[in-house]
Amino acid sequence: MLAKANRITSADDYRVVVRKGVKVARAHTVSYVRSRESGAAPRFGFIVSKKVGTAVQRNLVRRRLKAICLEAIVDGGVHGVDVVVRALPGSADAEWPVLRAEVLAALDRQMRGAVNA
RNA sequence: UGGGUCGGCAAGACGGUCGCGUCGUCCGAGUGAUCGGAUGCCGAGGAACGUCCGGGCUCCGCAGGGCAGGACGGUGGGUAACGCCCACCCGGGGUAACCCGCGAGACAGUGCCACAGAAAGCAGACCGCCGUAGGCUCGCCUGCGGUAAGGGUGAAACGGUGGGGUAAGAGCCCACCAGCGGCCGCGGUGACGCGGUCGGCUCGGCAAACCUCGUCCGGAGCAAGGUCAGACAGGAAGCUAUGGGGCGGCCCGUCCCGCUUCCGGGUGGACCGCUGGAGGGUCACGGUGACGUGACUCCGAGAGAGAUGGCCGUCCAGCCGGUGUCGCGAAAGCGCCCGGUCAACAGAACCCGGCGUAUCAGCCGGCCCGCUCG
RNA sequence: GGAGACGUCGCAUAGUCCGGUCGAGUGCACCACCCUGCUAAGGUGGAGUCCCCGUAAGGGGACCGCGGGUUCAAAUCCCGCCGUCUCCG
Repeated sequence: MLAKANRITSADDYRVVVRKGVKVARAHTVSYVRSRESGAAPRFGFIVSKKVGTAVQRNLVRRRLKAICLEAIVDGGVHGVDVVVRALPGSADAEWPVLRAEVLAALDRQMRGAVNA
């Protein structure tokens, strides 16, 4: 799971990342990334709307996304970015490896895109 | 033993490990709010759900009057309250245990009852039946009168059966039965039940149609509401004191005040409310029961973009599979052993009481009916 | 947290207020035929779905989101659910 330092908690931060970040859409998720000063702790936020499903299903999706992001920090060395992952309707039915591959690939591409930009 | 019916229990346990959240303690950074790290305790439900009812709590000055509107509807009780629960009554279903019922009022009024049928609610009469007058081609026809037994329609046709009676018939009369109403007696707190007696013989159904009667209901909701801290800048136009607002459909009453629109500017923090309550458990007593009273005892989520999960091991119970030269048995099967599985519905956001709905695999008990054995 | 609206044949809708004529109408789509050299358009007719019986022709029953109830009778009235959508803060 993610520590509090790696979380986006204010509505303003969400708004900035979603509006000004680089956007990558996949089958079950839409990810936004915005670079901060390099070396800073990466921060993640999640948007899971009620269209995804019931409270239990939304909780499951959110926990899976948090686990994926933790893996990206520990193994992938992601740093210096703010990321918001929006779960689309249908993500509750996605298998764990599918969801994981999708988010990690999107993160990888977003990192390069953000650095190049 | 098969089937049924009613009620209850439970929502795996223990240990390890990796993580998440609140709080406490310690360490570090910072003037400080706070942040980081370590560590310890604790951390979702029986439905937390749907939001269908009822309350607590808070504010609307008081929670006031009337109209409108809404809810409820056998009787008696339980409760803070209820549309909930308990007991009983009545009606209906079932062989039974038991289940179902928005179960007041249809002589206060209005309205509706399709099709069929002569006629659908007030009585009337199509085919008939009977009497009588007339006609006649002597099968019958027409007029007037009396009938409602028979026919057919319908969900429903103004009591049923039998007898007397009659021109034919009819509660016209009689007996029994059904139903309605009055009175009396007995039982019950009561709804009501049982018995007796008398009466006219007898005038459907629908209020989950409008409605009438009785009882109850002021409005909003913890983003209620309050405390502290902090910020700023006003301007223009229009409308009015029989005006506007608190006030929610309206009126009264009452309190407060200039109001509306547009342009521009500021804030968008913290804390309280916030969880110990109509609370749970055990025992005793009262009560048929819902429930109440008393004693003892137990309470350890409280977030604020929102925390409970993953993995491993052992085990309880069940289920599935295997068959072992293990036990019982004639066999089916049961026990023991081995392997596998180990679950459903679903996530607190102010808090309670109900109702409704979802729920894998299970367990326990009462009662009823059938079969079999003793 | 609060407040609504709508579910009818493959699709879109009428009927619901005020029960019976509903064996559920209309349009599109579908099938057959006519018209045309062919197609479109137009015209005529047919046909909803599921279950049961029957070799077949045909016959019977059920279905207006689901389950109950009221009524002689329910798509329509009442109660409880399910689903979809919308609005307010």
